[in-house]
Amino acid sequence: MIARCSVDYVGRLTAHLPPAVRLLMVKADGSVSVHADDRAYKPLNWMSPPCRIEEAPGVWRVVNRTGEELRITIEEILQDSSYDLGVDPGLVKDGVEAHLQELLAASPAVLGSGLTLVRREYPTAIGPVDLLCRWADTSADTGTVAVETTRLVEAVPAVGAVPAVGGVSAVGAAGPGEAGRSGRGEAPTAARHAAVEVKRVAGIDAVEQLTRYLELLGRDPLLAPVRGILAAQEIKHQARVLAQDRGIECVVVDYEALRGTKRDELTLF
Amino acid sequence: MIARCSVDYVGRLTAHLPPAVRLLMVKADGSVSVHADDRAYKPLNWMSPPCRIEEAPGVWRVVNRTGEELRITIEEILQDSSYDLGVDPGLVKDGVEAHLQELLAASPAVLGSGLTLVRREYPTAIGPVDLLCRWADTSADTGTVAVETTRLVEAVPAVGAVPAVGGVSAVGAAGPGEAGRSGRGEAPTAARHAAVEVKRVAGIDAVEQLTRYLELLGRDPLLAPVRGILAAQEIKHQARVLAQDRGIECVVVDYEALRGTKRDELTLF
DNA sequence: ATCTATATTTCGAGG
DNA sequence: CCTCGAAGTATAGAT
Repeated sequence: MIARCSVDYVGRLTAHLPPAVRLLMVKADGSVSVHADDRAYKPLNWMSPPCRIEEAPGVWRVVNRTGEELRITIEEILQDSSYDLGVDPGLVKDGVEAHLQELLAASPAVLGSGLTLVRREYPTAIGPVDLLCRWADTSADTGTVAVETTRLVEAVPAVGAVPAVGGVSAVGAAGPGEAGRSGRGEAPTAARHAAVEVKRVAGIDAVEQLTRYLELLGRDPLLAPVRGILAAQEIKHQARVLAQDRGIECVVVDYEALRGTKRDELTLF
Repeated sequence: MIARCSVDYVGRLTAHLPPAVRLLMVKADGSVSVHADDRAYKPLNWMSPPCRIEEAPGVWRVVNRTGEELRITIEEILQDSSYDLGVDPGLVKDGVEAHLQELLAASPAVLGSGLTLVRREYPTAIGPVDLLCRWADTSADTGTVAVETTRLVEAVPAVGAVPAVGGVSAVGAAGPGEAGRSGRGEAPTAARHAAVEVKRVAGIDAVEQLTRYLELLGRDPLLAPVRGILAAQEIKHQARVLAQDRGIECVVVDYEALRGTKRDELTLF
């Protein structure tokens, strides 16, 4: 329906739309959205299902269970039509995080030489880790395909904008920094693991997420030492800084190239 | 337009919609969205502006500057109408985080007795802190209005679902736990501050965010000791647990009541 | 029902 | 232009 209307929303916040001509869309599930003549994605205002429409002459009250209300006052109807679309077969996607995780699970050595998959979605008390890998003590690092790796070679923090944030073991007693370091110099441990967080775009939140997992896994004697690896198609600068500061490795993955590389060249020595 | 169509999107990912009847919305800015008969908010597929439509018989190609493409193959047109809505006067909002921050800045004592505002959006190397406050050493805690406060009275961690995550000073050497404690017992320090994170709904991410600020501010001798206060209209349980474990205070704020309370009763002694 | 993580997030502000 | 954080985020999946 095209109509001149004003809209009031009272719920999680209060919002008001002064009178103007807008498109009103009422769907089969009772949901309502109000659209202006720009922006493809976001409605000006809306009520998500499940909700109920109480239709009075000139006023629509759309309410949901939690007491939120969308009130549409219709001043003038300019167009009105309806059609039953039926159910939609739905969208088929390719290239999201799940797919990236799948590809990396098939070629874990891309993330670091000697890495082998233990399992995807490794369960922990605070949620599943995207990938848990085991690693051999390969001192020499071979080159990688379609991947640019950043490793914490020096122990120097070098936290540009954030001086000394993690300098005093701010990450945690048995945290990833410690775990990462313990792999070198001391007597080799039987278990060596790596927790991998996969993201399309990695922000600071991804580093925090991985840090929480590492705090937990690093204390498990059956797993320790546990390296942290952040693998993403894009890693934000702030995320990279924080990750390096915490001894977490960053790997930028080229999705297209990885998809081309079904087999892992690194294992074909 | 209501039409039987199939849709292909190639861009940040690849997606396909098999043939079905859907609503196609073309807006004045050239943006296009494809809707099914459910969900008020999200289109099945779309192309955001700025973009261009190349219309051929039976096929719409919608492309943008970055090379993303939405291809709509129209098999049958069932309804077609258009209307020029003109520009929309726009939405007026009330009750978002900025508003809450404003109100709390005006009445900081609501967050804890003796608190006074130093400044809003206090700048740090890792971003601005919502509110920075100074606090007097008021041992007696007066009741607050429209607020339910949870304080770390006992030093016991008691981290329900996440055993011992923060138990071994996982928060950081000079972190908030330490800072919070140093205000009691020892010789009083000249500077006493509180970093306040304001959220409408506070999740674990809010606690992490505040923790990062506290790691930084707690090491500043001009500010320390720095308490951490999480102020929100709603605090998720997990966030509350993590906050308490890290010595961060939680304050639930009633927006409506706070808006009514322009003046802060606590300062009227 | 609640919570967590993702999103072609979108959107806006600030550097 | 990019980066970062908020959103009535919405939405899907898991506990």
